[in-house]
Amino acid sequence: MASQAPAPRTPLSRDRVLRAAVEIADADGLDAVTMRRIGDALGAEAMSLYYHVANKNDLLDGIVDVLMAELNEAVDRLTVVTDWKAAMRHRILTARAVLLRHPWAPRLLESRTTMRPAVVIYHDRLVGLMRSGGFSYDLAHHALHALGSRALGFSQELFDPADASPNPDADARMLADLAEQVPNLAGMLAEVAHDDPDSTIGWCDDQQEFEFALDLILDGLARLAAR
Amino acid sequence: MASQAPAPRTPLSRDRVLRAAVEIADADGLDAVTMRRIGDALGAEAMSLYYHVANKNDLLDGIVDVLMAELNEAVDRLTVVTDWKAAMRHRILTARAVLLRHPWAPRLLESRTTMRPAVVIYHDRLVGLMRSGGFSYDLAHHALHALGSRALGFSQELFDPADASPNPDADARMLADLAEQVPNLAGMLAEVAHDDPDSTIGWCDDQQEFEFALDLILDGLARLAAR
DNA sequence: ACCTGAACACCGTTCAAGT
DNA sequence: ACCTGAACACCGTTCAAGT
Repeated sequence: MASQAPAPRTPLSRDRVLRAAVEIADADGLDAVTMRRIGDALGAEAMSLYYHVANKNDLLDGIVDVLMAELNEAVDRLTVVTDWKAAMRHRILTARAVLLRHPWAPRLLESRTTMRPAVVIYHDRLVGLMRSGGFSYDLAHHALHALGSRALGFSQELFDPADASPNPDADARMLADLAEQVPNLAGMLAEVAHDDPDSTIGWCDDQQEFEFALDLILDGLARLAAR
Repeated sequence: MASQAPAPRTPLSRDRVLRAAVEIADADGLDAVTMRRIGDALGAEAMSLYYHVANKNDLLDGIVDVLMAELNEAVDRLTVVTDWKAAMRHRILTARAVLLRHPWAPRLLESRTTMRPAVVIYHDRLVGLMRSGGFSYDLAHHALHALGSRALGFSQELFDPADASPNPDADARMLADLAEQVPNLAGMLAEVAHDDPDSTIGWCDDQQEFEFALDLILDGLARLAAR
């Protein structure tokens, strides 16, 4: 029990700032990442961060860099597969696994409009796989757009009637009230809820849906590439 | 030149508040939509808004409602087509045309997790079209997930090397610096930039890319539905 | 070179008070 | 019933000042 003061002996650095920010995001979400909170976590004042980070925007870009470093490291560890389609699938599902550890990542990636080198590099490898599969540059270009955020392993669900809601009860009630106005959805939900007992998260298994959509797109691309 | 004071004779209402908010978003983007700014636009104090709107969250939900009303009105005006695929395509591209008038809409729709009735209704009609095309409820469900935000007419481009960037020069420079690290992308960009002279926005015509991806998915679904 | 304290402009939001 | 003024907690950010 020596008098171990919590003095921040170790000096600040851009790296320490970014890692603290990621930890806060993992723990309490993206909105909890404020300059003052990061300062607290590092035993420093919020204003001190500005010596290592230009501003909040630069901080967020830095968080993307940390995230993408982890992601690129994971996908680069994958063993090489000769089949381009299997390789892309594996790569993208691995990226998804990384993102699932950082639930804030999709929102952050979507909000950033600046191109970070690590994001560019990730996509370069995908293009490389497609080229090895005989894709023209033009088709590979179309493919990147068609995949969109799915290339990185996530898809924003605008209409995920069950999972995405913070208040499923209210949603279910609203849907019941709307039932006669939305006969098709009402019918669909009744049956899908019934027919999908092995789904892990209610009647909407995200992982399953993600893979369905991914395979739909990859199969479509394969058909085009074969022409 | 009578003394026409700018007195806000017309009382406030939820509807007036929401319409003012949409106008501000159209003019200056979503971040410009603050309680104080809306108050200004209506000749009232920011605090007065709280009588017609529960809080900022409720305000944003209301903006979604206004937007979706405009969108649903546009798609409901469409003439009926018997072919489910053509009908869905037409509907979705019409929705996209509405969203293009409100560039802030994708960001807002993505950020909302609560289900708004108008969004539910929009998707119900899509399910109806698929059912008319012989889709099982299960396939229609998969289809909604596969379309994701594309069902509403937009796709978030995480990696849109040209258009999405507020600073294309910086991006191009970064890409040049990265060139040897990203040989596949460098090659792709060189060729795509060359091969696509009729593209309206640089070498990445969003509309073209959107339609490519949409057709890829719809064709894939048609193939599955035919089995 | 690195960090801090005080201060500023801007948020959303409350609450008691006005008409 | 509808609107306002003053105030609060919280942002990002500046700048002169400390070591």
